[in-house]
Amino acid sequence: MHDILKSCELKNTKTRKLVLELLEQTHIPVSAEELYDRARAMGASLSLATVYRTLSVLTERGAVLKQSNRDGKTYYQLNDHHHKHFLVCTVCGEIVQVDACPLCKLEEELAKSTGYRITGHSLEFMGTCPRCQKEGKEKP
Amino acid sequence: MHDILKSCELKNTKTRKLVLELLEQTHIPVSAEELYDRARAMGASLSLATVYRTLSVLTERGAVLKQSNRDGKTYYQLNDHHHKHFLVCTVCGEIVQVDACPLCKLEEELAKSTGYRITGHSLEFMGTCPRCQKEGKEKP
DNA sequence: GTATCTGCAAAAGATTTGCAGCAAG
DNA sequence: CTTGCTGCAAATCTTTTGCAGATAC
Repeated sequence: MHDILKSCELKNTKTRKLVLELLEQTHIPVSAEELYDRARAMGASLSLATVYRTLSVLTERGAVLKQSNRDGKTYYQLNDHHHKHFLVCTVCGEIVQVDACPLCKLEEELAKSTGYRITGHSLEFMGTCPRCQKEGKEKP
Repeated sequence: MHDILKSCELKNTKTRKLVLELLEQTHIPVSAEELYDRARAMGASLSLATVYRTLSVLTERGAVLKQSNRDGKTYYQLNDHHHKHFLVCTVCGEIVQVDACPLCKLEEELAKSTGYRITGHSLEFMGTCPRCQKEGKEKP
């Protein structure tokens, strides 16, 4: 995580190291506020604004990916190569992990055809979970 | 679009028909405010709150997909089977369309393994467009 | 006629920003 | 030292909500 900051040309501060550490520990995308709360719970002293600023610059530099298709919040995850995708119930919000990412090949092709340097992607499936289907909250 | 409302068990009002019409016309995802502005430009009388409410219920019922990985806004598109995905420059915001969606097969598998009824997915690629690469605004 | 829908204005959230002080290289 | 980073509080911006009147069926 030291190296991530270096490769992003960012100064190596306590807050940033902590944010990166927390991002490494988590296995699903987290919101800025969740990161802030966890950092606080560990006794760290930092402000929510800084968490946002840190996530923002890391996203710009490609070290972090963001997603916000669920509720109103934005969720962040490290842009490593073990990233995961999710299937979200649009009724109750339950989340299931998807263990496949068929996109790496497509990314290469895209890079060739568009000239973009592709830094990541965001993929999320929407649906209705079995329980919500039973409870008939959805309109098929 | 008449039929969409019917199949969603929604009343067939002017505003909803207009929102669906505008969604059908556009070829890229649009924000609630863009829809509102376009409707207003056409002389329609409606409120932004209603646009949000309409999009919200259509999303719940699976007729519309939403995405919000770009700026702070949420973008909506019809959940038809000709849907498109996009490649977004994280520096300047330029958008390119991706003419492939390798996900339909994966969706079927997911539905089987999770029991979810899958209503859609949201996929977006992030990268740096050729111009921004040249201008060196990115930190590789 | 009744349940649903809409407009308006106000509220609620999430995220951003200005500025003054602090810290890393 | 100098540039970049942070905290705080205020501002901004998008989205949601309560309520009273209007509309679809």
